[in-house]
Amino acid sequence: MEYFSLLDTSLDLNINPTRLIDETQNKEVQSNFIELGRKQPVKEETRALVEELNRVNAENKKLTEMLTVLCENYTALRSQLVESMSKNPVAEQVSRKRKAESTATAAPTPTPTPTPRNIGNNSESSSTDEEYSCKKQREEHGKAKISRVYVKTEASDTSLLVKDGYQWRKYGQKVTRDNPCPRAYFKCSFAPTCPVKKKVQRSVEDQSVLVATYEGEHNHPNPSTLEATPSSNRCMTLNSVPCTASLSSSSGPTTITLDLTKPSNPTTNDTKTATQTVNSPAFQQFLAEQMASSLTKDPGFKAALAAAISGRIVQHNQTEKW
DNA sequence: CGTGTTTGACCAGCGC
DNA sequence: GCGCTGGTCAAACACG
Repeated sequence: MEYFSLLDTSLDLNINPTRLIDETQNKEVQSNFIELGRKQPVKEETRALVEELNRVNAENKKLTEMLTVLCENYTALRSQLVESMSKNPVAEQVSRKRKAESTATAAPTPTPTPTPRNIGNNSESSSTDEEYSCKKQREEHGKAKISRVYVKTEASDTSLLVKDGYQWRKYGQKVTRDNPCPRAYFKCSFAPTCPVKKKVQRSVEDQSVLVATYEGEHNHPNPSTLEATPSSNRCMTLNSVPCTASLSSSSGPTTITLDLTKPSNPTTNDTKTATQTVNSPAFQQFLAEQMASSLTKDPGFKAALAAAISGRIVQHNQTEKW
């Protein structure tokens, strides 16, 4: 299930204006919709339209509220992450000789510390990835972009699948020393020349958290974007539940933390900023794109459209006969 | 039959 | 040089 599927962006085409009034009446109208449609008083129709308008307004309001909460959580988590990084910039580099040496040789900490709010005490669990990132960073510094995504999933979900919109081919799996959970290795299979690789491993302390490490940059657009798929390529749509996200890319690999299970937090103070973000033209455009793509993929929308068109044709023919 | 996944084997880097 | 570890390969297998 996907986040936007919960929002029901499908158009209510209002094929039959009386459908909200009474289910019994609705059935009757459907069986004789042409005749009743002509006899129905204008007042009744207006009332139905007003009700419909109110319903859409309420839905719109609800959507706006959800988006506001989402942006609030994003802002809060980001500030939390920045604060955490400024307090403890090298907290993760303590446990291993190899890691210490790699730190000494070159790069600063390639990955920011994940926020405890999102993934619990996960610093140790990511140490294996940390090692790898340090080494890779040393080898491929300035060549390959490394980013990491923390995805909170259901604990019962045993798959190592992180839906990010790209097509991945699994080419290996390995049990690492520090983590009993196997690490899966993926290559981008959308483009044969795409150099991007992905590693996915469960957090050792919180196995409901998947740690996905991306290496390199795609040399092709996101296939889900090309296909106008609204769900899988946006962080806010992952796993179809409202989520919080924090993003940081300063002085190292990009780290994105997603909490797909945390309920929304209406007590955050930064409502103004969030509302401004929601009201921004870019966000409105993004929302419109999401809705448009959702509509085009919605079989219900297509069916309703077909019914509306055929109904019009029938009605038109009947009118001509009369 | 084509495509993707699984999994044991192999290789390279690193520490001792 | 040896052993450990992470990363990759490729044959076998599963699936539609």
